[in-house]
Amino acid sequence: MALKRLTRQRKAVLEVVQKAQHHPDAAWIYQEVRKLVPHVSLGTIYRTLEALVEEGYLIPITRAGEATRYDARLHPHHHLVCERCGEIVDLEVDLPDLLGPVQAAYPGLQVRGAEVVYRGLCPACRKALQG
Amino acid sequence: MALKRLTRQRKAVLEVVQKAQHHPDAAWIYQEVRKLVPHVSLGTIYRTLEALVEEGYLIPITRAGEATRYDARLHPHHHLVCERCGEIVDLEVDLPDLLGPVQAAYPGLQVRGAEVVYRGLCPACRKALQG
DNA sequence: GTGAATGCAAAAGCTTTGCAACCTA
DNA sequence: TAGGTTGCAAAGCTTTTGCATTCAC
Repeated sequence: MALKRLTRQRKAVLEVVQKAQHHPDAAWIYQEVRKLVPHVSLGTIYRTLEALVEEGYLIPITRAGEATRYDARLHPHHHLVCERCGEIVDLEVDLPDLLGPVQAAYPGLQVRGAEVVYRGLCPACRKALQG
Repeated sequence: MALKRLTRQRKAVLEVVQKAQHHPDAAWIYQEVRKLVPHVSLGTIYRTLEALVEEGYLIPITRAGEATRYDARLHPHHHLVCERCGEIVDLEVDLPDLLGPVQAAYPGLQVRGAEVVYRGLCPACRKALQG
């Protein structure tokens, strides 16, 4: 579904996700959007999120057994998933070229982008474990 | 849940996933395991997969709106998700150090590993689109 | 024998969808 | 006005869970 009309609901969804200080899921976004558009439905939230992802405004982040979370990316960046608490930390770091080696090794496929998912411990959990 | 006893069901699940030529989801694994252990339940499949992931035998691969797929890794490798058909292609490629730059830029967190998820086109879809 | 693991079925999410009413361009 | 969009509710799927029974060690 493309995004052909800019309705109150859609403005609100994008605004809410962009202002979020974390990576919210649909349920959280729904609660927040309801403060702006009281009668919005969860179905609309999902439909809007799908459209926003399709248009490139949001990146979906999925983890097994958890609801999809959304990231309103401003700059390209990577993520660290904390193995202890599940927190997702944004990492803005310059990495060496990831696409070149793959293009060279697999001429048959076309690579358009790459995201790195790091596993590790977020600052809080690292401290907690070091005691 | 740890894996304390090696039952017929668990042997079968591991065997099925390791022999799979693709990255199967729980439903497919269930069908296959039933050929070996006819009365196995889907609950057992999920519980076993969870244990096998926890033990490091399998890697879960998740995508928004799709069932989790499992990868019986033999060597560390990365994945390409085809933007057209959703196929997941294994990529065994040597990449430059990914952990170093992050450790340097974010001393507060601990990085234990990284997986790269590439977006692009699998060979079949690339051909299809090129005509 | 003992406690982990299973089967079954019910339940619990998360997400999608059908349809009439509504609203944006 | 046209058709994209919404709200509502129901349905669809994947995954989890409770409990009595079974089985591996």
